[in-house]
Amino acid sequence: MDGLSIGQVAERTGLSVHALRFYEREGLLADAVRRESNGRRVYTEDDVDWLNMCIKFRSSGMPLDTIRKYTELVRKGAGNEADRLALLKSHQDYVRAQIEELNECLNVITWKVDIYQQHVDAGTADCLWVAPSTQTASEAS
Amino acid sequence: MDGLSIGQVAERTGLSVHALRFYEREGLLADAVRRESNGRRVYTEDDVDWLNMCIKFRSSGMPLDTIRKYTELVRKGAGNEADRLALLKSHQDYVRAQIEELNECLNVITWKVDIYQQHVDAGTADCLWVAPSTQTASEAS
DNA sequence: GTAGGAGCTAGACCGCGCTCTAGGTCAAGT
DNA sequence: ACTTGACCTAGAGCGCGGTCTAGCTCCTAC
Repeated sequence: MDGLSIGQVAERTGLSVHALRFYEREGLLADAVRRESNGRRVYTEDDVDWLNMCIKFRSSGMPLDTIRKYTELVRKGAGNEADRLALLKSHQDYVRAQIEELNECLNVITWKVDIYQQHVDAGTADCLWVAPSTQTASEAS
Repeated sequence: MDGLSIGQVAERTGLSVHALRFYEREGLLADAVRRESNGRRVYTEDDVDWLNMCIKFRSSGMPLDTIRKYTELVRKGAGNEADRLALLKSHQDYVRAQIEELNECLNVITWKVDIYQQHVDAGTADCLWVAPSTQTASEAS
């Protein structure tokens, strides 16, 4: 019962089987994947946990290259925890910066949405405010 | 004094001159850029405002293709404000979703950082918790 | 008059992160 | 026997968002 096929792992993680093989080739797996006698991959639950971690890294913008570096540290075993910590902290900062940036963008977008909403609601959509020269602050089209 | 060269716009927006020409080719500029008699581009402050808006769109993950669609709506002039509003709202949702996702990632990363921090602080970095089989919840390396 | 620097166009190229293809093995079902 | 389907490897291809090159025209300063 223990031991998952690549298809099962794909289903569980949301990664494609292609992506799973690709990640393995790229050295993103902490433990070498076991194989059945016929060469098929056998994944453990730990592999799935690790992949889910990688997915969190990826979807927060960590490049594959950095994930690989982290993976290598882990593979080397105990003794480099400070390095891992540094890498993680640096990514943490990066994610925070991203969130901040996105919030700024969201403010601008929301400001624009509100303006459009007002005009659409008021049925004044066809007024002159669209033309740059008549605007007060900026090209707000 | 009014009228900016491509280099000045690059400096002001942070985009490269290459990127500015590329954006223009891709149809991301609301107004056609004026040219001097010798063919050089002359940008207005409104162009810069528009570009800064595009930059906000881009850095919040809007694809160039969508920016182009928005630009086309604006170029068509008054009458399609509801369409523009829909596009903006949809992007607004997308940005909110991104922020949420990043916050989730940040939680996971922070959890990991804290664990490492504790162990590094305690000087117990070399203990067994690194090995998957000894862990309680997941492969937390 | 000539060297530098900024600009122009058209189009090739690049890095990233997958994704897909070709050509094959293997095991189970009918 | 044969089809189906999941898996394998090696390697090509792709979409996106730029970036860079080649070869040119200007203008300015020396």
